[in-house]
Amino acid sequence: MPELPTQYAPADVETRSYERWVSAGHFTADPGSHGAPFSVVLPPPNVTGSLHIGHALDHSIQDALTRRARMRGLATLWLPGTDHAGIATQNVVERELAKEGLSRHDLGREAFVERVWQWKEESGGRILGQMKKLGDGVDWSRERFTMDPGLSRAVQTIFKRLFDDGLIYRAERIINWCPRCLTALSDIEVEHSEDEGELVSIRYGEGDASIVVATTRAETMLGDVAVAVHPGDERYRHLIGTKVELPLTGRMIPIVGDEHVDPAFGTGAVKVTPAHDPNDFEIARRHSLPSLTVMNERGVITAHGPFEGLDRFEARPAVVAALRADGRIVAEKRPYLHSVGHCSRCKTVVEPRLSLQWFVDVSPLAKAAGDAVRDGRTRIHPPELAKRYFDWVDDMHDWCISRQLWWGHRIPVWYGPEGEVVCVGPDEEPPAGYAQDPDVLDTWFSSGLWPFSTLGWPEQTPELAKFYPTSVLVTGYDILFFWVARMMMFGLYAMDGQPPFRVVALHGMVRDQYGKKMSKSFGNVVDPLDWIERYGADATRFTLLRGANPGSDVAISEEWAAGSRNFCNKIWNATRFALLNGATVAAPLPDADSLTAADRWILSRLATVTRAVDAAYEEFEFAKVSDLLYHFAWDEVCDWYVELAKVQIASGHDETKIVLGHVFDALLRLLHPLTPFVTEELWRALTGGESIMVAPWPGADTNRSDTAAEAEIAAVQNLVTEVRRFRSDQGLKPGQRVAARLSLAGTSLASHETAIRSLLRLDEPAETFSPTARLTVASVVVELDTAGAIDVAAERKRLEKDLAAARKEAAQTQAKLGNEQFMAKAPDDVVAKVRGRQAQATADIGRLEAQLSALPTG
RNA sequence: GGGCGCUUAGCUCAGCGGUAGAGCACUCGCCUUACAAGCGAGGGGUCACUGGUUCGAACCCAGUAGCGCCCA
Repeated sequence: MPELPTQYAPADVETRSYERWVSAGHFTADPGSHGAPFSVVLPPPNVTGSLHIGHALDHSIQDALTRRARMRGLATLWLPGTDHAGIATQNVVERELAKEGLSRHDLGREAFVERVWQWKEESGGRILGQMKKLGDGVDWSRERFTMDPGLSRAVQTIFKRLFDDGLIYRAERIINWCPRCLTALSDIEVEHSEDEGELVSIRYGEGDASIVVATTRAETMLGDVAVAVHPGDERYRHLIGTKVELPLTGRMIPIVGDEHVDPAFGTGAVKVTPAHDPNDFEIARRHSLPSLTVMNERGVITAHGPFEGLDRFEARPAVVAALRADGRIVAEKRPYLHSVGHCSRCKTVVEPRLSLQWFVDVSPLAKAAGDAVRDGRTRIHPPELAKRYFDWVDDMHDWCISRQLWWGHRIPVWYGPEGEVVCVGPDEEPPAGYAQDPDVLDTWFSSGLWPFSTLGWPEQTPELAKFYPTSVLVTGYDILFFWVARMMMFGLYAMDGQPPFRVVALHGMVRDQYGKKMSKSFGNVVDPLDWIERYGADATRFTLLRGANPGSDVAISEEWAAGSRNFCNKIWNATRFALLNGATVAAPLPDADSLTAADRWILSRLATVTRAVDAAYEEFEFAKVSDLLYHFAWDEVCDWYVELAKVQIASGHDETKIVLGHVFDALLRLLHPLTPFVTEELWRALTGGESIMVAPWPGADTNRSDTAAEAEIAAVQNLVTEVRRFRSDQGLKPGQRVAARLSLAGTSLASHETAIRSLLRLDEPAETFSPTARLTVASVVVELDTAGAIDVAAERKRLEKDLAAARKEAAQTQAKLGNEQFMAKAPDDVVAKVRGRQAQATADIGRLEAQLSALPTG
């Protein structure tokens, strides 16, 4: 047996264990296994990314679930991988090129894509290595990347299928455009924030025929083609059908009546800029108005005139100034707080832009995605969050999937010389002379296939047959509609109505110790790798899991990480104690009748805790799992059982060594999914086994439930705690031995005298024993020779405090028992309980009063 | 503007009809032979507010206030 140091040193253990697990193939799934399947796909991190604390939480949960599933004998798969992150990755490589003074256009498409692949091979997926430090038990043999050949084939297959079903179409629409990334974005890639801008009211036309409109984007007036008012608006009804002059341009534009204009908002009149605003685009469509594009893809004004060539943000004040000079400005509000969309990748202000793009008609797909949750084929956990999901899928806009990028899956559509459009499937050849669409697909299009493309779809692989639908998807509630809804749509569509997961288990965001969001600018970001280095991977994981209640945010701090490290160290030393004291796991557990009450008590508690842990896992209550095991391990096993076991072992009760071994074996296995490294190291030392990973998950042995033993040990704990309190109040040093006489005969505590004396450092009374203090706990009288004067004041204070509490309790219970309504309506067990409390309080009052009056006066 | 959630000890959170809990922080005493990353003892809360239901409310209902998140 190796000597264990007195402190747990995580760094020594972690790398060694992880490598052993991988080389032993413990993480490798076997689709041929007879066990019931348990499968999880890792939400693929961005290939450019590195491990942040949110990943650490997400992964800790998945690792806990899959480690436990393996121990339970299930055929377990946890599949890792990364996504190609179109915009982000292209940006990274473009920045590299910029350092060389090059743009992607200098290289050309083919060379650029080659360069991105090169970057990916050399620098991408750093996070995968970092996951190993956290202990993620993923099946590395099945690692996937969204641009792998197989996954690309899946993309092309589903595109073709959707296209043929008429669910993919190309249309000219207003889309979100990033003038920096030079690509379309989907709605969910736009982040809205309340920003300071301006609201300018502009008078169009002259005299009675004039009308005032307000805008936050004055420069877009150059592209106005109409003014719209509500048809029922008395103020403007007479103007509908007339024309006004658009300032600065001299163009005459019509005033139209449109039901969608809100007469109560602003002046009740809105300018209509169809090429640069989605609502205006709709108005224009209803009134057959033309679209006038006045800005290019970089946000530069292209309208002929003095503003041509100005950036949109330069053009805005210039246009306002010109309007002011022309006497057109009626009102200006500045700053004006309003919602502004930003590119989620580069934070540039998004510009609505009219362009020809590819879309998915989501209506049938989104309905199916909603129905799968409504009818319970997929369960969202916690259920409160299902409403958010429904709100999203039941009102989803068509999804813009084309991106004007080079890095990604190129749209498999080819155009013929006469404008023919052909969608090309995986094994098909485009007709000669046709040219492929230059755009690529949204990254979410391929990550939406993740739960089945990674298992080999569209091929009918053993993996797909065994592991789809996956058991649970673990992710943050923030991407419930981003990504979960997309996987649901595609999974149901591709897999004949089988949803991609049985359960979606949502967790929250990781926050700092004050519940504040972590942000670089605020400086409160925790780097999980830093914690792993300083506190260990287990402590990092345990800190996160201990705060993880379903769907709610997790607050963490340095102190808590230290606390978790301390817990790991506690387990370490407790197991060391067991080892040093001959704990054995080889022998069968003795029958109850050859065990002490302490042995039977801890086995009873183990059964209860094991069952509670299982129940908590079913509800993804990781905080509860962690808390249960923390308190069982520390407060019961370490603080009491180990102390009692010392006495029993010293007295030659060898069965205790078996119980000790049994309890630690089970405890380590229960803890393993949460803290894999320290438990592996200890379990190997304790049992000599190969790996705790392949040890069975402990069953709750309810045959060992023993309420009598629990009551007996509770009485011991009560007595010991009371006497310790007395000792503490009297200023007796913990180590100081005191002679005492205990009246245990005839009580259930009689057999525990040795243990009680040991825990309390009480010596047997000598011939000359002369007690200086006397206290009673329940029915036990303890007389002590404190070898000095008793601190009467301290003792009186103590007793008076207890007496006050007992009197209060007596009064409260008496009030209840004297209440006829209560006696008539409260259930019997509640009444009995109150009676019990009443009796206890009355007895305590008598005892305490007696002790008080026995105190020497003065 | 619409929707959802939260408000319990100094901080972060459990508890969700029958004696207010945990971790950390705090106070006091201890190197007691597994562990000072520790041991023992202790202090600390009109459970946001106002009404209602109930024998009984932190918990259920209604309203108020404050905070947060999502969507528009």
